[in-house]
Amino acid sequence: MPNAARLMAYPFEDIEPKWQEYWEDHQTFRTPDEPRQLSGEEKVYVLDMFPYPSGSGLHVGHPEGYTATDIVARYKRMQGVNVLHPMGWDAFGLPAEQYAIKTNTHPRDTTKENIAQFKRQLKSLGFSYDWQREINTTDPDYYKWTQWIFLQLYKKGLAYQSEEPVWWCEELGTVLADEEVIDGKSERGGYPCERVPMRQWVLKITEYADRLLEGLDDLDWPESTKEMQRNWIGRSEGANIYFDLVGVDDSLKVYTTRPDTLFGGTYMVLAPEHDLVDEITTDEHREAVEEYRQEALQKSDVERKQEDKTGVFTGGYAVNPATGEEIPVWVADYVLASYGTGAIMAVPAHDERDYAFAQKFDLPIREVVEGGNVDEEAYTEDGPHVNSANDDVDLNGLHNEEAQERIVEWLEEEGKGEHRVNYQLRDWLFSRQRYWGEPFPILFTEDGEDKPVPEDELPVTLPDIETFEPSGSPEGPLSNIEDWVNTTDPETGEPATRETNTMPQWAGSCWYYLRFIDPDNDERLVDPEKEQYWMPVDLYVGGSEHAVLHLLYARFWHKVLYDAGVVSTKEPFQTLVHQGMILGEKEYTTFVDPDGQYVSAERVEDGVDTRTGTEVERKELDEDEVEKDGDVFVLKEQPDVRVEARSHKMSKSRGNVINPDDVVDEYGADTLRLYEMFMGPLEQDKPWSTDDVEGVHRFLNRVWRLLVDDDELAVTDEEPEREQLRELHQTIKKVTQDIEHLDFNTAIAAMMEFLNAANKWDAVPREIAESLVLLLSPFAPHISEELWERLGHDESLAYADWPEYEEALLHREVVEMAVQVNGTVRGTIEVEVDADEEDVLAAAKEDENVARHLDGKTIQREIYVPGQIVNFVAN
RNA sequence: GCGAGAGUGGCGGAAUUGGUAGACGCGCAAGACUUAGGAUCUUGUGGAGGUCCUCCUCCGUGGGGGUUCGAGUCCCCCCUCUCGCACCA
Repeated sequence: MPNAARLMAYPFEDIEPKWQEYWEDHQTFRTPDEPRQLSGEEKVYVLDMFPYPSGSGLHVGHPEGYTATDIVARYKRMQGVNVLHPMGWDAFGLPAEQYAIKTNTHPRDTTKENIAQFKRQLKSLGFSYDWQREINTTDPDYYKWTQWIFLQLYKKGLAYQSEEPVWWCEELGTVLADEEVIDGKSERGGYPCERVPMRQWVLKITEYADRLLEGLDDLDWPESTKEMQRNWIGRSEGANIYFDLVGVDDSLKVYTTRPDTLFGGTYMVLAPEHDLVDEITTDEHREAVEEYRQEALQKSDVERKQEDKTGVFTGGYAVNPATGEEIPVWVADYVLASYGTGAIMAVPAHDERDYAFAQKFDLPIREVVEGGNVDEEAYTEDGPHVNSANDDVDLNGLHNEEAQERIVEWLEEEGKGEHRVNYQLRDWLFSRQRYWGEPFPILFTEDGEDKPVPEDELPVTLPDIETFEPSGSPEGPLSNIEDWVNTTDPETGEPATRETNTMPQWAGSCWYYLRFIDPDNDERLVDPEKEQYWMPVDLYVGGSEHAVLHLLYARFWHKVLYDAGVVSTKEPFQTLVHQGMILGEKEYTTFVDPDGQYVSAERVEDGVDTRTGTEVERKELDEDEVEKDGDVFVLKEQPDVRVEARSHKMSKSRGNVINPDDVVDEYGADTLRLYEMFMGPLEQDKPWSTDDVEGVHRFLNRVWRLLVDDDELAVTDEEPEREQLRELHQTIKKVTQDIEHLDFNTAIAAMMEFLNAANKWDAVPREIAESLVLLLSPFAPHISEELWERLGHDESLAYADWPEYEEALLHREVVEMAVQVNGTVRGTIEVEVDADEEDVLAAAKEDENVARHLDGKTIQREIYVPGQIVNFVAN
């Protein structure tokens, strides 16, 4: 139903399609790509994280980042900079395949539909993408190069096969990567997963660990994201130490970051999965050890992480190389098989975990670093060493760092150990047992040897299939398609079979930013000249959920491509910004117990009244049913009942999802864009507010009415007044600086202030109207183009010159200054901008209220900050 | 527990090198125009107080101290929230 607001609104529903069509017809945002034509000219590459085109369409979170980059792209174009601003689709992925299984629809078809939907929605928002560069990771012309990159990794020995336990998820019919499994359940769907051994493709990202770590230093990225990557890589320095085993002809290798505490090592612990457990275990203990191992293997990670430590003695002993003592060897699941060597030397005096274990099993605790009280707790800080000497080496008195150096030196001399750098980063499990992914360009000959498909045979395309039933085994769906699996080796003509795993979804997004530079090149991944011109990406905007995986994998591939001479920069993304999450509207929630009584919010946890243990029901309240009492909200009617007041993540189940299409229908794309930028700082999470959307919409209406009266242009050709120019140039300065800093909310506020001032003028001079329209255009391009046209221009404003401010016009002749007495403002005075200090101070003293406060006091000090403040210190 | 970030009106949020806290918007209130108004326009709006109410006073940026002529901003201690990581030897 059209309400009154819509009837009064400017005709956005005509204007927006009109200009979207114009931009398309005129190819307004086509980026020239002849490098010779470009070289020497300034460029900027502004990139959004491309979306996965899901069936539910665009979410209001998408346009947030996309509008931010669009503003920058449009602003830079107007400054004469060459702008690359592309968009594409990360279209391989699990949802399309799950949907295929459910409905027997080919993922290609659903993907195509979803892309069409996303594209329509993005176009309706007026983003200035060069759609000629659109790419799609599922397009064989695209994944040909994904396969090509895999071959480079393969040829450099960075891709290998490994038989290792992986997460097999029965429900999804696939294995998952560690990072896709949370607490033994699939991240997507929450289905149970189990560890089974399987042949996998693995990428040696660990070989690049140090470079991935060092590369972070020079990037203009959020510190939190860099820190997360550093933690993920998890570099630590320490030593490998070898312990001889008693009665077994082998030695036990452990990794430790505290080799200096070696003299305090009073026992050893092996992970239950450790290879030497069988050998070390004595017959007497074998049964107990076996039992413990079985239990440990069946425990979930969560159970294994429980505080209470468990373990069992093997009966075996190892020799501490420093003390010569024989120390017992235990098996315990607090030692992880996947980190270090899967075995540790336990130093209970100086490690909290070992301390807890030693306490529980009554193992000796020997202090070797002074500073704490090891009768009470482990001491993990620095301190002088004690009890740490043998005939060859003496650490006593040394502090941690020196002691570490000394002992490692000694161990190396003795051949009992060596300095060692370790990482938490694991190699990247790169294969998936799915249909909807890039096939590997790998063949297996009849004797089982793997060999690459020759580059000129790429791409290896996905076969067409008719049913999407899971194969029911960890082998993927492709293994059932015999025509495809059975092929011939193009080099020898011998029979061969194809690799039936496919690549994970991360593959296509690891390098898409390069393909945008040269999307149609069928000779190479990217033309080197073009690559050199456009790279690196100058501004990359996307969600912080990709802080580690996508951004680390892409950096890894980029470095491999750098080594291969394909790219010219060491890092792909120079500046990175994460847009915040858009939350649902603020909700006021109260809780009601089964008797119908309100339960105050602080007493409720997980839907249960913590006092009585009974379940409570949620009840949504209207804003006017609550009021603020101190720091909290309470029921108006019953002020002792606290109310929960917060915004929640948008979700279907909560029913608080805002659909961008609805907002565009009701208020127009310019309003949606402007509102999302006005909500607050880009990086911050922000709650949606429909009232605020209307406020922004009103602003656009006021802009329209300022310049258009009854469908006629309403500007004057008279020269602007000095004060009008000052207002304008102040706004130009603020908007320009704010765009540079991505402070879009304050840029919009500045334009609103300007409008409030201009609304008081009798008429708006054309010159000023034009500048205002240009300033607004990156934010609200449709209304701006329309006004620009009505101002008499017959070309798009997309390449019009961005307004520049004149410093001289910014200054007022008279400024207002605050006058303080003892630090409290007591009056304001108007002074000439170039007035002398003496005159200002005199005027300040004359102010009636200031004089009153100075009366009877002696001025001790006069502080004068030109243009800002006067402060009299008096007593 | 560790790491990072953040606490400012009824709400979203502004505040250069420390220099008039609360820009801008929402909401709210009063008025104007109107058959009507949930449209539009104007004005007001942090709280408390004042016999000079187009004026003045006091209090106010999570809490407590400190530095300074002056602190939302700098320093120390504490509290709360959000997000990561979480037996990594």
